Amino acid sequence: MTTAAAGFEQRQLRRDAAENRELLLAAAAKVFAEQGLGAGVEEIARVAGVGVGTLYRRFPNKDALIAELVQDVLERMSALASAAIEIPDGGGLERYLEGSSAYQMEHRGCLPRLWNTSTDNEALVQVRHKIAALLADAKRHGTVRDEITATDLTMVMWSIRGVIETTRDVAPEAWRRHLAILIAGLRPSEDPLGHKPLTRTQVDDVLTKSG
Amino acid sequence: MTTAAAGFEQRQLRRDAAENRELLLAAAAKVFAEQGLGAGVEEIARVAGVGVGTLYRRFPNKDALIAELVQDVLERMSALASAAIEIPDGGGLERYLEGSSAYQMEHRGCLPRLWNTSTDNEALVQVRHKIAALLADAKRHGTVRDEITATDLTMVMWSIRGVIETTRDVAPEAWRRHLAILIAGLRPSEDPLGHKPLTRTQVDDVLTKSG
DNA sequence: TTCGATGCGGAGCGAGCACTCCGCTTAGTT
DNA sequence: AACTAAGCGGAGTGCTCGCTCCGCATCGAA
Repeated sequence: MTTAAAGFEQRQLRRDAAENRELLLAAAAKVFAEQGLGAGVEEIARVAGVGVGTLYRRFPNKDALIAELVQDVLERMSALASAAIEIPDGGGLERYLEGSSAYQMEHRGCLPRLWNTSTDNEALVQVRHKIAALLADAKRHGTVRDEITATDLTMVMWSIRGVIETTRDVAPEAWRRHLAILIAGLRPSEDPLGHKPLTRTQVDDVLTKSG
Repeated sequence: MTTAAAGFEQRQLRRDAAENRELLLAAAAKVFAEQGLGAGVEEIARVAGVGVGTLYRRFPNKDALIAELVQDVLERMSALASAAIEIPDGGGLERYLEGSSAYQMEHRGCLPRLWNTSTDNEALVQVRHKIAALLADAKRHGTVRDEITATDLTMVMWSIRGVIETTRDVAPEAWRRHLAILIAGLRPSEDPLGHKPLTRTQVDDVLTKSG
């Protein structure tokens, strides 16, 4: 773990303590996926079968526990992007967007705030490179117009998040149609978008401010 | 007032009390617009220049105060839609989407939950009729593809909300580019969306469950 | 002017949250 | 087996927030 929480547990843990730590991480992933990041620490400890005291002996606070889970999500996204790159004819980007949306659907509200990592995070840089490659590939095949930038894709994910979080309980598949509309909007077209894209810096500001 | 809070204040109020009631509504609109619906009741009372006790003598609870503001928002949207209908060549729908997005940008997080009204609200029905007319007009002029439904437009608004709430502090104009992408996605195209639209009932369920 | 109904402020209550503290338990070394 | 550093549970703390209560102030009809 090279995340913010690193260094908090430098020394060797006793076997039972190390086991509880893993139980807590697994419980947190499960509870957050089901209830969102608003879930209480008490619930996480209960699911892990330990007391809250144990949770706070292993993690300095709730945010650190969340931060530790970021790495998993980023690696999942990275794998998703890698798989998408294999797809021929510029269809990889769509596959990636669909895959990450589906993941977000299953993991209630986690993705959003979980991106809230230091910008120099290694896995995050990897994901960004892969997405840039997917975008370039899509442009090369003419499935996405030239003026679309990587920051536009970030905005697309924010937008899908809005739909997913709103409709998840009532219409769990609704986001698919919305994604189809978005993808159609990315396609080559004679009339330009007419507004400047976000800069990379602006995206980073959003991510570091609140995810 | 035909909202949920109606009937709470049936008898005639003393002059000072009626005045404070208006002050509270104005203060709530201001504070919610600036800080979102999470703003505390104490803050609203402070801005209105009264105590929290006064707030709770005029409104049964915070939600009722919010509900009372819905009417204003709906009427604003209704006016927006009416003005948009005047626009020629099927451009009215785009104008409406832009206008309601701009309104949402200025009124932090209010629109979303404020829609959470009883489905038979008169003003809401009006707005829906007008949006249906705008959509039909756009289709007639070929600026929007036939398979788009009114529920798709609701989903578009949810999606824009996601972008607005995420980017408002860092890039207040970002939503415009996203809207441009969405509008491009609504345009006629040879390949269909490939997923069913939401039903009206599903939209209502979402609105009544949490907005 | 009088006077009761109405309205007022803001301290205080309870619920829910993240987080801490401490007396008891246990791992694992000697 | 004995011993101690490490770990443990969960009651308790402090904070925020929506909401209530009550002694005092004010309106406005008579």
